[in-house]
Amino acid sequence: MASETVENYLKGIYAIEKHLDGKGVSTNAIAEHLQTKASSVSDMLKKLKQSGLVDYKKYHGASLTAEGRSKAIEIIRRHRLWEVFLVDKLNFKWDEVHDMAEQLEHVEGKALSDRLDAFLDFPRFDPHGDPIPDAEGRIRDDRQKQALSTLATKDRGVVVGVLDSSAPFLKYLDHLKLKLGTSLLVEEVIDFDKSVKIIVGKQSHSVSHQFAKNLLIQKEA
Amino acid sequence: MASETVENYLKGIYAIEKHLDGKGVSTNAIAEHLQTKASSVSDMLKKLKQSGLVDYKKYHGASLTAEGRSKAIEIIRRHRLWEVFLVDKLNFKWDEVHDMAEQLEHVEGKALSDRLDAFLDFPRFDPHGDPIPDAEGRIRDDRQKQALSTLATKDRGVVVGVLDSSAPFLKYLDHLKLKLGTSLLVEEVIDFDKSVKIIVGKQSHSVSHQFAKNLLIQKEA
DNA sequence: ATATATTTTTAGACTAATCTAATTATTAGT
DNA sequence: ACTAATAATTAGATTAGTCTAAAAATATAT
Repeated sequence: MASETVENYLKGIYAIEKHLDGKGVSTNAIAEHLQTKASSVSDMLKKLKQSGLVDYKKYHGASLTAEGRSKAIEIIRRHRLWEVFLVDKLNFKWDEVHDMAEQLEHVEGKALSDRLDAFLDFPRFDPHGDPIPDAEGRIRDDRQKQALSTLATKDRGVVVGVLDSSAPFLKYLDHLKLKLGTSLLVEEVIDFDKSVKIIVGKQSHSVSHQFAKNLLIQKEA
Repeated sequence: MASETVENYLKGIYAIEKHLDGKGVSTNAIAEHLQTKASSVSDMLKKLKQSGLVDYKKYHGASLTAEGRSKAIEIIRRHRLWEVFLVDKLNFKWDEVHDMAEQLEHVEGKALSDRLDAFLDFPRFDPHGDPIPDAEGRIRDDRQKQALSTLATKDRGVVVGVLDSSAPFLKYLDHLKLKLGTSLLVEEVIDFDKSVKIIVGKQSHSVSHQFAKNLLIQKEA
């Protein structure tokens, strides 16, 4: 009976943990991620510890327990499956699905996500290129992905994901005719501001370093 | 921004209103329907009136305003569409979908229900035979349905709906090989206890009056 | 190592929705 | 019309989650 709020905390802590290695997630980081106040987070961490979902020592941050992590992964699984459904079956665009998936992910029922998974033919990635955990919570993602900003002049690669899935960024990608699977060539990396000239199809575009940091590429040999 | 709770109140009041004609729905009736206490209902009715969703005079019951009714119908639309999805696409059985639909119905987004509707090919009835309101909230159900309990000996008809969609009742129907569209013949109505002998396919069954009151039939000429 | 800055926690209040118990209105029976 | 029964409302408490402001702990800088 995890409440929606609890689920959002678990998901948030999981997301922050991924970027850190090992150590506890700070109260402030959680507060910022969830757009709430540190005091609320402190309160909630006490409860989550009580429920055995996080390890938590006052003033020393929190980390998910095995149970907490498993719940977080199930929510991420649901979120990404629903996104696939919304895009592939209901024909929404990839910049339109986040808010709906954010609600759908809280609908309970293990059978529901498993059957949805089967109905969608066990997709491995969601519309933004993020890997979808399988029914046992395993996340298998063996792609060698790296930010466009880490490529060098003349490197060639394929778009495999984004680090920013906000609507503005995704719409800009659409504008540049960039989607998952699109090939591109790095024509030039400008030393001055680290902006990148890329060639997509027959078009050449100059994109900012900020942009390049958020686009994930699988480099071609 | 109607909360889930508010949506459930509107749906509940709508359901009760249908059985009554015209007059206000009583506090107690709502409390019973929503499995809550009359005092909670009193509180909530004040708020719903405040929001313009119900007309309400203390001690004299409540009724939906046009806006409240429209919201209620949208929720019923979502509920029934999701039920179709769960049964037709995810292969759940008709006795398994209620709780999931109960959660899914609260997911917001007019585009969501409309696209789901299209994806399902604009179904007119849900898996229990209840009509699905269209995108404009119109409920078109021109079937001449009546409870099995109102049929007479030798009457013939087709199952078109249920008044009780609880899992036990639906499972019993499965057991009797009765589903939407199944033809049956009333072999005999027992005067003593109003139980009904029906013939389904080659099988003859005796069902209680209680049962017969909950099965909706379209009589054949 | 100590003062300062930062982070985190606590204390106390607020909101939405609920409950129980007590009170007040309405309805029904004679 | 008056009393008894029923139904509905209010009063006051409770819970989950949040907030602000104040206090306490930890981290940083010289």
